[in-house]
Parts: sequence; structure tokens; C-alpha cells
Amino acid sequence: MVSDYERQRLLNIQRNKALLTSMGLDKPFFEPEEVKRQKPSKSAPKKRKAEEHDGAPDAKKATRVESVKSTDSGEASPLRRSSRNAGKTVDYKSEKQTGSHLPISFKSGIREMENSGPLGREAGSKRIHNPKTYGSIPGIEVGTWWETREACSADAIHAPWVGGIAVGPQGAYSVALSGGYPGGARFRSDDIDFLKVLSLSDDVDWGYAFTYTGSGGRDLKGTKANPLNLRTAPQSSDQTFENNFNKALKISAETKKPVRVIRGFKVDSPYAPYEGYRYDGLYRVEKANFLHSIAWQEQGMDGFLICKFAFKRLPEQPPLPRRAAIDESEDHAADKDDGANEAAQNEASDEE
DNA sequence: GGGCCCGCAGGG
DNA sequence: CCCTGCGGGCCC
Repeated sequence: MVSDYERQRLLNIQRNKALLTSMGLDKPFFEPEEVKRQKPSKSAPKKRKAEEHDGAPDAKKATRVESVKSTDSGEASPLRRSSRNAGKTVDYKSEKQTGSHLPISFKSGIREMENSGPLGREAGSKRIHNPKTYGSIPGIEVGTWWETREACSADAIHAPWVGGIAVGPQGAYSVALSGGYPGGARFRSDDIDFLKVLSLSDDVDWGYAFTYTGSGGRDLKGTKANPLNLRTAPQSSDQTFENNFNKALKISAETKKPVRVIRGFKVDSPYAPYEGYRYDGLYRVEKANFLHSIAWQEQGMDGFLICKFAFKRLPEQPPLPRRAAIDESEDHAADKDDGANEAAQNEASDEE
């Protein structure tokens, strides 16, 4: 049996899908080579320029993942993981620690190195690049992976440690899909615990297009005597475009400035990394939609209004990595029937 | 797993 | 200076 809240969430998801579809973002508009796998000749090995740097296996110090070191030395690291080996997240974790399957670009970000190759920061975590720039950061390739948001910040990809939107005058510099801000939908589970609030998002992620929830509308302050100072709180008011973060994304939709996108492991999406945070390249805000979906108060009937944004990935970037199909069937079975995912699914399963 | 609380970086 | 924000680590 489905609670009213879950029903509303599913409705919101349908709305978000409709939002993307109405703009033609359900079509396989992205890289043709991603779609037509039947061309065996040219698509296979090179693709990632990341592998050019593969000759430098000198992982001096890993920030935190000490075991991600030179065990991967000579191997040509495949871009995608075989779905055969991908039954469990645990498997991936061990793979990550040996590093055997990871392209170099997945490791470059987690190292603090002196001068070996283009990096976003110096040894002492000092930035060499300014995060307040539109577009890519020199030396940081699409697909670069970090353990923490702090590391993302140090490499100038996404400056805020916590915030999801990096604000600039002509639009957002970058956004983080981190999963910790359900925003668009906070639901009470009637089925399990009457007071339990589930943090389920209604956002749709088709990889090359996705919806994004705005900021605000949550009371993070609490009272003077009892300041909440938490990073999560139930939606307690409407979101508006007066909010600086939302305003920035609205401006992005007007200026069409590119926005750097990182996906975090907490995102409920087949395009989310299993661990850490990954730079997925440049997107554009195609649309800023006011009052698109509804978040529900704990009491129920009073919905809060949410700012929704539609993102589209810019062309001529490396293909997006995608979780193996077997994991997705566990995660959630949504988005099975859209063209974009169909193509990506072929991509994911073609290594069998 | 959940609750608490400490940060930082950025913006006003 | 003040505040916030889709972290992270600690504790239980």
C-alpha cells in the first residue's frame, strides 16, 4: 500500500519527467557514439584522454583513501565497469581501493601531489584555479572523482563545502547533486513510523538531463535558545526566486552560461557514483520553473512550492559513467522507458 | 542506522 | 562582522 505522500512524490516525479520531456530532453540528443554501439571500430579503447596520463602511477599521498595507490600501474583502465562484477556496492568499494578499474581521471582529484600533472591545487590544498569561473577548470577532466566535498572545493570545481549552488553574477558556476537536499519532497512514512520523515527526492536524473531542486524554504535556524544548526530540516515555507541560490540558477537559464555539475554518492540515480563526488562536466540550465512541484508538510495537506530547474548536458564531452543495471534494479526501477536511459542501458550492459 | 555538532567557504 | 548551506565525523 502506498501512502499519500509517496503518491504525491510519484506525481511530482511524473511532473518532472514531463518538464524534461516537454523540452525534448527525453530524446537521445547526446553523443551519437554513446547511442550506436554497433560501430565496433573506433569507439572502444581511447575515448578518455585521461588515459594519457596513465604513465604516472606515482600516487604519493592519497588524501584519505590511502589504498588507492599504484596497484593499477600498467593496466589500461576501462571506462566502465563490467556489469558482471558489479553486483554489490561492496565490490565497487574494494575495486576502488585497488583502483584497478578506475580511469586515471577518477583518481587525480584525490591526490595531493607536488607537480605531477595538471591538478586543481597544490600540495597544501591551496587552489591554483579560481572556482568563480564559468566553464571547465584547467586540468580537471570530466570524470574526476573526489572523496569529499572539501576536495572538490580545493580543486575549484565546486567551492562551497555544503551548499549545492555556487552563485555568480551571470548565473551559477557549479551545482552539486548530492542527494542530501530532497527539497522537492519530504514525506512522512505512514507505513513504518508515524513520525518518520523520509528524505526522498522527486528529482529525475536521466544523466544528460535532470531536474534540480532549488534552495530555501527550510528553517535551519531554530530558536535563539535552541538553534538547530543542522543541515537538514523539513520544508516549512515556499521557495522563491528571491533566494540567491535560486536566483542564480534562474539567471543561468537566461545567460545560458555553462554550469559545472558534480554528482554525489547519495543521489538516487543510476548516474551517481558509488562513492564520493564526481565531476560530470558542463550543463546548461534550460529552464527555471517556478512552483513546479510540491513538497508536503508533515501535517500533510499544505504543500510548499518549490523551484525546479531543468539541466541539459553540453555536447562533445566524455560519456557519462553509469551504474550497472543490476544495481539499478535494486535502487529503483524508475526511468526504465525513456530513450536516454535506453541508450545508456545498452551502454552499460554491452560488456557482457 | 539516527542524532548531534563542529567546521568551512561564500555572501551580505 | 554576521549569517547560511544537498558535510562529515563523532557518539550512541
